[in-house]
Amino acid sequence: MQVLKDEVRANILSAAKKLFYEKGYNNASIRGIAKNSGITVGNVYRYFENKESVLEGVVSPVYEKIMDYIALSESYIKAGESKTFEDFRNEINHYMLQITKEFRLELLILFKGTQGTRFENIRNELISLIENRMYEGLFKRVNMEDNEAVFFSKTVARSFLDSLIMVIAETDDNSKLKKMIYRLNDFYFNHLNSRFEPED
Amino acid sequence: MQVLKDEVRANILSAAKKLFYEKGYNNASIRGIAKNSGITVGNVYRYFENKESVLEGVVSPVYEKIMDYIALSESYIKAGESKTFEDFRNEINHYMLQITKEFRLELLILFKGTQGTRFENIRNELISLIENRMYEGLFKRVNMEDNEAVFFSKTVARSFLDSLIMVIAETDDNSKLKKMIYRLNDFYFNHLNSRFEPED
Amino acid sequence: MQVLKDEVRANILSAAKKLFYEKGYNNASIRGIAKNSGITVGNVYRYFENKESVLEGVVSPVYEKIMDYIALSESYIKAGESKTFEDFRNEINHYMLQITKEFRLELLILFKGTQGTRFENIRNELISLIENRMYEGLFKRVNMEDNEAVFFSKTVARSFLDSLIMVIAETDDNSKLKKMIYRLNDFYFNHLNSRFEPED
Amino acid sequence: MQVLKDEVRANILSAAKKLFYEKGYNNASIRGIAKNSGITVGNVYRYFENKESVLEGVVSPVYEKIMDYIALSESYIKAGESKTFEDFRNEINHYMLQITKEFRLELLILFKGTQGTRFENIRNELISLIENRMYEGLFKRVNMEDNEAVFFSKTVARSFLDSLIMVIAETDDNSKLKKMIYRLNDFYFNHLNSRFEPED
DNA sequence: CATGAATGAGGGTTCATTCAT
DNA sequence: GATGAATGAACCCTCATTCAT
Repeated sequence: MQVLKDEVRANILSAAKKLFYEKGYNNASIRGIAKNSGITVGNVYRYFENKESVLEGVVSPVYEKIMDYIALSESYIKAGESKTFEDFRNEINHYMLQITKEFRLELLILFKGTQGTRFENIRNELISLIENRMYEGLFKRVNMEDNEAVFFSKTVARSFLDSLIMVIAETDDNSKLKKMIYRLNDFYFNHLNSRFEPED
Repeated sequence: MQVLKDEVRANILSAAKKLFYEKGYNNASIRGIAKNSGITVGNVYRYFENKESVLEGVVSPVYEKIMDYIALSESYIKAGESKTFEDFRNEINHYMLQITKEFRLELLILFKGTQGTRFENIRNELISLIENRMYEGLFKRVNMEDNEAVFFSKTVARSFLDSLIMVIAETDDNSKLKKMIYRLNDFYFNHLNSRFEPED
Repeated sequence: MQVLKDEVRANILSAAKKLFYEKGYNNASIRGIAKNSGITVGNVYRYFENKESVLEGVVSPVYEKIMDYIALSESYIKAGESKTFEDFRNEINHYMLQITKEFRLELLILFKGTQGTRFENIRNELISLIENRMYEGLFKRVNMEDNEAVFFSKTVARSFLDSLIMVIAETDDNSKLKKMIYRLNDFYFNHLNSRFEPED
Repeated sequence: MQVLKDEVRANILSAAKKLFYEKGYNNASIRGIAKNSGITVGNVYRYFENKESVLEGVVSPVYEKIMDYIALSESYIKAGESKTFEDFRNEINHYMLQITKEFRLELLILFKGTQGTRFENIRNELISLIENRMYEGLFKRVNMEDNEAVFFSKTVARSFLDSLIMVIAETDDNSKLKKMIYRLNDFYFNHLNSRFEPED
């Protein structure tokens, strides 16, 4: 039975997605991916140059989306269309939700299972974006020294993103997920100023 | 040139610490550790029974401390000495700070690089502890459905702990670190109730 | 140059047979087997799960045959079909001869070179079988104390089996082998009673 | 505490004897021998050139005795003092018993635990001696073709010797041992001629 | 296009032997 | 004389990658 090229490729990616998610990139083997794709080891290499390329195949849709989003978001800034941070976080929440609907596993692999690969970076880039927005939109105005605000923006940005990812990882019901993301936002950003004021 | 036993052991642990931190336990090799220690592979096995023992050598000081802390903290609960959550968080902040002063890298390895080893669940145990305290001391009282509160406690507990770890990972100046930890606590816990109230 | 799978497998088994025979299981190495098979170490593991599996591949045909024989022979006993010892020894001689025709070296490996593996006790099981038959069919009736008879049965059983194996090991001419086995039987069992009577 | 050279040497040999007996030569380690001797690994090499020398040290007393015996026995033959086979077997039984009293473990190591070493041979040499005597004293006269007699002598010689060794290995009570050796002799040699005569 | 056998480098580990102290 | 740390070669085994078919 002749199998169309695209279908084989899709099978490989599907098997790889499953295994990368379950075991992480390093502990998933090409053998296992081939077996789960119903093809042979050698044939994997007709579709992908090497193991890292398979990872790229799995993860690049999300990767591209996120890179696009980052680029778009940065272009806004350069254009001076400075939205409020609230706009921004609505935007990013919305975005992550969209991506999750389509690419839940890929997203989790990208953020949690790519240690030691060149995809480690994307998490940092996204964090960097959020961090800048947080600084400009939130922490610069807060009762805090500037260098602290910078560092704090970074920390909270990471923490916020990781929380998002955690919630996504543990929630497969999308309506529940949406609710939890709202909660997270409330938790992270409501009444921010007053948190850093001296208590009564 | 003959080297004293303790020095060699220290060299091995030092090299292992570096490599475990950079690559994680699984991707660090005994051969690499040996090379970085300036000794041969076989000699590593004079000092450590096997690879997992090397990890243990690196990580067990922190591991023990944290286990002790968890046990102590749980004994308080059983004894009915229910402190406020504020007491608890002061306690854990203090504790993590103490550990960090002595064992910064070790802590990071323990929490991020011990996948697949017997050390991997200490992070979850600590999260579990924090989570319970958060639920009892914070989220149960908040304007939120109970099952949400449970899930949220877990999410925030993880996020808080990871934030702590992140801050620790990136701050080697201890006075700055202390300040950042206060900030984190303000950020995470001040005015919690009002965050979940309907906005004006 | 590509080789057919079965041929490679056969090569491995052949090389392993040679080396296990010459050095015993423990002192034969996978490297050596690979080299003697004209392939690489890694490739051995495409055909056999591990070293013990290679041994199994070499030895299991004989192993199974002997296990079958033991089971069969014991089932006779349980069924109460008590044959004479002479029947029994004709049977076992016949059996060993058959096996030897097909699996001479394998038999020798099984009985002499499997120390520390799961195959090592088949020799003892077979000895145990022979021993019981000898006791019941021969030495119980002889002019000898019972505990001596028990011990002696064991000793002679071993000795007889080892003699068989020795003869097999050194004789590749099957007709000569047959004759020698008859001789062995005469030597071991003819006029048994009179041997233990006080001499004139 | 200063230890005399001879005592250390004796300790090494004693430990080695124990371990070679329990595990065989290959599976006993120099480390283990050193530990059981109460000295260090390196020091073993001041007393013995290498591992095989340690084996030699353990085994050579028996080795020498047996070689002497072989030489003596062969000198008798050359001198034409042809004793009967019965004399010979009394002699060798006596001899083995003597050796066993002093060197039971060493004997068993020599005959069963030296696979792959240069001491494998001694068993064959002793067999060769017995074999010649058996041929001259027994089987040449028996109703058997000559080439058969030759081969048979060898087989029975081995078998007899191994039986002796087995009995020695399993009997630590010397009086019982003596009795069993008599039994063995009866079994092996009494009424030999009649065994090969056509049965009635 | 596809196969899957084969490679080769690397993984953890052991141990006889050497040598600076 | 004695120590025991250190060496280095070998062990079994795995896996990403290649290549003859």
